[in-house]
Amino acid sequence: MGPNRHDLLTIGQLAERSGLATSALRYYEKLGLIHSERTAGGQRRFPRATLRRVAFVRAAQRVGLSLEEARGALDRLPEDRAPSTTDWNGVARSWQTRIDEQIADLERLKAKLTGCIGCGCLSISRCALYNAGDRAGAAGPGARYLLTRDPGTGPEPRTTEG
Amino acid sequence: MGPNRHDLLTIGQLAERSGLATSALRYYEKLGLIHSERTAGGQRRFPRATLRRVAFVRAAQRVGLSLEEARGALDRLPEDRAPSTTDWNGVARSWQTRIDEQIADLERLKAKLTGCIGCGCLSISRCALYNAGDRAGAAGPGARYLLTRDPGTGPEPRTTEG
DNA sequence: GCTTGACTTGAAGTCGGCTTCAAGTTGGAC
DNA sequence: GTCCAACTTGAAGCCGACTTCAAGTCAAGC
Repeated sequence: MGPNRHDLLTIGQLAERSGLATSALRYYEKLGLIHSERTAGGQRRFPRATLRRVAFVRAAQRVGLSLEEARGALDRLPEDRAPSTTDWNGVARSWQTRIDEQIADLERLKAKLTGCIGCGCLSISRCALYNAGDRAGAAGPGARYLLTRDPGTGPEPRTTEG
Repeated sequence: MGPNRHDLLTIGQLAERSGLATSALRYYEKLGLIHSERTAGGQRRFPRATLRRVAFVRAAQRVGLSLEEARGALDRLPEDRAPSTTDWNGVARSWQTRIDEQIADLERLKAKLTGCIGCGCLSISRCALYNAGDRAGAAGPGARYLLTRDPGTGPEPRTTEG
């Protein structure tokens, strides 16, 4: 009961079913997010379970993880079968925490904006946008951490102003 | 009552007060987000109001705008005085809409994850993460649109899968 | 057995938002 | 008048997540 021909997808089929470009899938494989067997001629054949892994990665990205972090999370799930409730529980919970933090961050920003409408704001030294906003979200060196991240998370962005 | 020496900041002072690196401020100026006068020797001197503009830009980024979009929004506010409530109202409202959309998107993702815990999920063809997740948020070509954007917003990311 | 579309590779390009570098200039304190 | 930190410039580099390209190979339908 090993995988037979029906369980194997070409990269094109995987692309179509996952909604990703073949180039992206090749990139994912290079990063070790997914794995393939090869035909005699050297073409990739992906086990069906790869679809699950890809979906997982896309979800991880939506939660704000990098592909590198996604790989870490994937390593905690079984490679070839659907994850058990237990497998999944830990991951999903940590993701929910992240989501909650992101939501909280946005709520805070929203509240600040509301305050600013009330006060005819953006007056220096009084506006919440000036004084607190950056502390909460803009500590990083660029948009690559999305500015929606909470402070102190992830590979510490080197603060370069000196 | 033109600006006297006390109203002008060097780029270093602006950097310190805004929390941005001088290189970032130079970059912002190049993009037309902020403007400076020059000394006889060619050094930049920023009007104090620049602090407001910078704060505005940082807030815009947190709302998910690119610097280019931020420039557009800035153009709708007065350059040298604090914006009036009316000035500010329109901008803040559209931002709140954006924030609300982002929050809604996250809530949806969270609900999906919760569902997945219940169903011992990630089983192909039944899991919400597979079937709906990407439609809602992963239509873009990369993380540069944060994957938290709602579909159909912003400079349309060319869909390249042929 | 031929055709043709799907596949292969590595290298280079893209995007946004900066940072870093090198080499030179300014300006304010002493 | 001298010193040196703070400034100037353009070009190049970096990050993550891919895409694009060129030139060649595979596999499956006729």
